[in-house]
Amino acid sequence: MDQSVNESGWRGSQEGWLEAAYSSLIESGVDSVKILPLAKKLKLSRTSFYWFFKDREELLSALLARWREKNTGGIIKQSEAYAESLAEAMLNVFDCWLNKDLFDSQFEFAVRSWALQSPGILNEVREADQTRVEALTRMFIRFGLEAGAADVRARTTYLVQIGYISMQSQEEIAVRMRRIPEYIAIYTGQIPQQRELDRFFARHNYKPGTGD
Amino acid sequence: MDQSVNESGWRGSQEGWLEAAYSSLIESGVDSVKILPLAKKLKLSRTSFYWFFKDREELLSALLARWREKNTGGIIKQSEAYAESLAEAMLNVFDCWLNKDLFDSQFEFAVRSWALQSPGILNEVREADQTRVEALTRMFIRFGLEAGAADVRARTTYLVQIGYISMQSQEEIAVRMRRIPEYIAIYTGQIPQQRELDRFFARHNYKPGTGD
DNA sequence: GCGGGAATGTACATTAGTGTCAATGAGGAA
DNA sequence: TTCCTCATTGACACTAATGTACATTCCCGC
Repeated sequence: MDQSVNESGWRGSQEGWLEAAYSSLIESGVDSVKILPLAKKLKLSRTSFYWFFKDREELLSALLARWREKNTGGIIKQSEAYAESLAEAMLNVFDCWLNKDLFDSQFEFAVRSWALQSPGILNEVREADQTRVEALTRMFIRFGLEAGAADVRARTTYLVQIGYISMQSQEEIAVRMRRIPEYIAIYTGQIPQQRELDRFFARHNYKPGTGD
Repeated sequence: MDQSVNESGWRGSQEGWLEAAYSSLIESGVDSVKILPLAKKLKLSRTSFYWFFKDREELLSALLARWREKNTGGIIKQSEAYAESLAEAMLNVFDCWLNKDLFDSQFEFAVRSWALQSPGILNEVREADQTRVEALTRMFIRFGLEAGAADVRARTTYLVQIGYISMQSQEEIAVRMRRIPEYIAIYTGQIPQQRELDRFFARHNYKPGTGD
């Protein structure tokens, strides 16, 4: 439970500072990622930070690298996953929105907010957006959609999720799950088959009707 | 052109500081809304700020009040506007995304980012979201959708826009306009009629084919 | 048991911001 | 002209942050 001591017995480490920076970022935005407060949280002397990082800039770069590596991969992976129908493919993508290992929404929102005050970050975000939308577009094309329609549908799918993130909504899983068939219908124009939904619910440990 | 002198001959005023705070907010986020930098921009002594506002907090409240009053009204107004079909009603709502008088996207994004670091702001944002989605849901119901479907479609419509805002995308008007019929089809399940589109394009001074 | 690098801490200099106060200035009304 | 109010200012005291220099401690391999 005590984050200030890790398995090696060190109180601090590159990872420790980075982890603390990460929590601070997702909880309160970039401007809260400051060395003094982090030091307090870690119960470390502020200056020991400089052993691991040249300066605050370097910490922020590390944070951004973490985001860059983590959040785009999930979408690409899921958009390319095996599926027998477009509805099933879409459900694969939906895994991202429910599984923190595939996509970290809070991290995503924090980085996007950060972009507001830094042109460099804004560029990174735009690049990520493009890469992700392209991956989704390829998915629609794979299932026979014409390029224009695929593009708009890819955008819709992606934008809804980005919008959802920006709403910082905290809906219960049950509510979100109940809406899923409807969303699939809107995005794909197809009604998902029951067995496809069942497979999806199962892998997210959701049992319809139990409210869990 | 010189923002530091207004019609009354004053160099500063409540409005002047608020306006400066607004630009700073939308350009670089709340944390950039600081008295010292604003004073520099206005070419005023920092301390003269305190004649108009008790402190920085009061300035931020004023900023939030401005957002609260401006941005929710447009959506409600447009969602209630006269329309003969769902597609036409949807196009009315789309006016918001193209007309800064009805909805200020940059302001919206800045406030949402602000919410990350302030629970009070987060509450305000959530309330606004709910109000807006409810207005859109009523619109879908007005055109005969069943409550559940209306809710999901209202959310989709709204979320796409919030997502769009969060992408801080700067697509050309022509590109956005070209995608509109497709979006309408996705949201409403209806193909908009040509005369409906023509009316929409006309009121946004868009001439299809000219790229303008 | 000891030498050296990993890790931490103390002290200092600097910067950017906050808010208070008391002293003005400038312009219109009486 | 004089006065009053609106508006502005510089000087002051304070806080939170940054980064640097240097001394110290801890632990591991030899």
